[in-house]
Amino acid sequence: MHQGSRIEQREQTRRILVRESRLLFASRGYGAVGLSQIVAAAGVTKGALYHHFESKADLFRTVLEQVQGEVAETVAATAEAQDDPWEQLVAGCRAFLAACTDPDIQQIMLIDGPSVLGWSEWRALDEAASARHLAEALSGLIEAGIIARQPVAPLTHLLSGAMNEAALWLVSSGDPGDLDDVWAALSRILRGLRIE
Amino acid sequence: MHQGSRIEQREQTRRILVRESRLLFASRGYGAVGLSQIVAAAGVTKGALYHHFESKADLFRTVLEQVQGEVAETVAATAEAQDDPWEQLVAGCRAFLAACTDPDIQQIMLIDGPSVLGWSEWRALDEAASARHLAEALSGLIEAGIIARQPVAPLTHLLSGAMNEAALWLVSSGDPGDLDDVWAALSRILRGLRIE
DNA sequence: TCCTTCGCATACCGATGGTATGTCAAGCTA
DNA sequence: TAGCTTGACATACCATCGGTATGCGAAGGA
Repeated sequence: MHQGSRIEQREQTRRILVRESRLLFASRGYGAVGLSQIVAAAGVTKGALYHHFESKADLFRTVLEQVQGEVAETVAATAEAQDDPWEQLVAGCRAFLAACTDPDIQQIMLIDGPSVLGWSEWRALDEAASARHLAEALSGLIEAGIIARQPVAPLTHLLSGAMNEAALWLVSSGDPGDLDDVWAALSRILRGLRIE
Repeated sequence: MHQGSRIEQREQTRRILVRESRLLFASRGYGAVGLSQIVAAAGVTKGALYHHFESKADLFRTVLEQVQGEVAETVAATAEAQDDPWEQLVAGCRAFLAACTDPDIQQIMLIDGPSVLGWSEWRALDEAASARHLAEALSGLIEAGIIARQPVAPLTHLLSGAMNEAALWLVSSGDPGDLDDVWAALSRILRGLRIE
C-alpha cells in the first residue's frame, strides 16, 4: 500500500479522492453522496479527506474545476483548429454543446455547481474556465466589424445560458436527432448576430 | 391560537409553513436551511411539517410551484396585454426577464430547483408553468410565417436558458443599467428570428 | 354523549458532516 | 545510524440533521 515518497503519496491520495468523488457526484448528485461512500470508494478514511480538503463543498469545488478545465480545453482546441475568427466562434459553440452532452458533466457543472457553491462562485469559476474565451471571441468579432458593436458581457451570458439549457434538454430528450435541431437553431441565432 | 374549523386550521398551518420556508429557502438556500429553523419560524413542530409534506424536498417543491406560478402569471398577464402575437412574445420575454431579476426567485427557481428536485422534474414543473407558453407563442409565430419554420422545443430551451442565465448575471452584476444592455442584446436575438 | 378522526406535539432514531486526537513512517540532523 | 521532527493519515468522537413512531386533545359525526 504505502510506497513512494511523501509528496508522491500525498498527490496520489488526493487524486484518488478527486477521481472517486467525481464519479459519485456525477452519478448520484452532490446531496445524495455521503462522505462515507467517498472515503470507502477511495480506500481511505475521513481523516485523509479532511487532511486534503476543508469541507465536502471544497472537495466538490476541486472536482468542478477539473471538469470545467477539461471542457474548456476541448472547446479551445476545437476552436483553434479554425483559422477564421467567425468559424472559431461557431466551432467553439458546437464543441461546447457537444461536450455538455454528457450527463456526468451536466450533473456536476450545470446542476449541482450553482447550488453547492452559490451562483456567484460558480460564475467566477465558469468565467475563468470557459466564459472568458467566449467573451474574447465575441469582442474580437465586434472589433473586426463582424457582429454589431455592443457590450459583450450580456451577450456572453445569453449565449452561455442558452447552450447550457439546451445541452440539459438534449440529454433528457433522449433522441440523438435533437442535437441537429438544437445546433440548427443555435446556428441561426449566431448567424443573426452578424451584420448583414 | 387554535381557532376555526379543522379544514381552515389545516390550510392555515400549511400556508404558514410554505410562506416561512419560502422566505428561508430564498434567503439562505435550500441546503443551509434546517427543518428546525422552518418549524420554529412557522411556530409549529416537525410533526406538523411531516403531517403536510412527505419530505423536505416535497416542501421545497410546493414552494417552487408557487414561485413559478406567480412568475408565469405575471408574464402571461403582460403578454396578453399586447394584441400583436409578435409583441406578445417580446413583452412576455421582457416580463420574464424582469420577474427573474429578484434574488429570492432566482435562488428558488433557478439555483436550487434543478439540484434539489433533479433537472428532469424541475424541467417538468417549468414546462407546466412557463416554458409551455413560450413554446406556444413561438409555434404560433411559425404558423403565422413570422419566424422560420423549425422545431419549437430546441428554440424554446435556447431562449429560456438564455433568459435564466442573463437574469442571474444581472443580479450579480449589481449595475441596474445592465438590464438595458441585456434587453438590447436579447431583443436583437429575437429580432434575428424573424424572417427578413 | 360517546366515539372516531385528525391535526399536530413529543420523543426518539440512524446517519450525516465535521473535529480532536492518536499513530507511525518519511526524512532531516548530528 | 540514533534520535528527533514533520506530516500524512487513521481512530474515535460529537452535534445536528432529516425522518419516524407514538401520544394527545379537540373537532365533528353518530
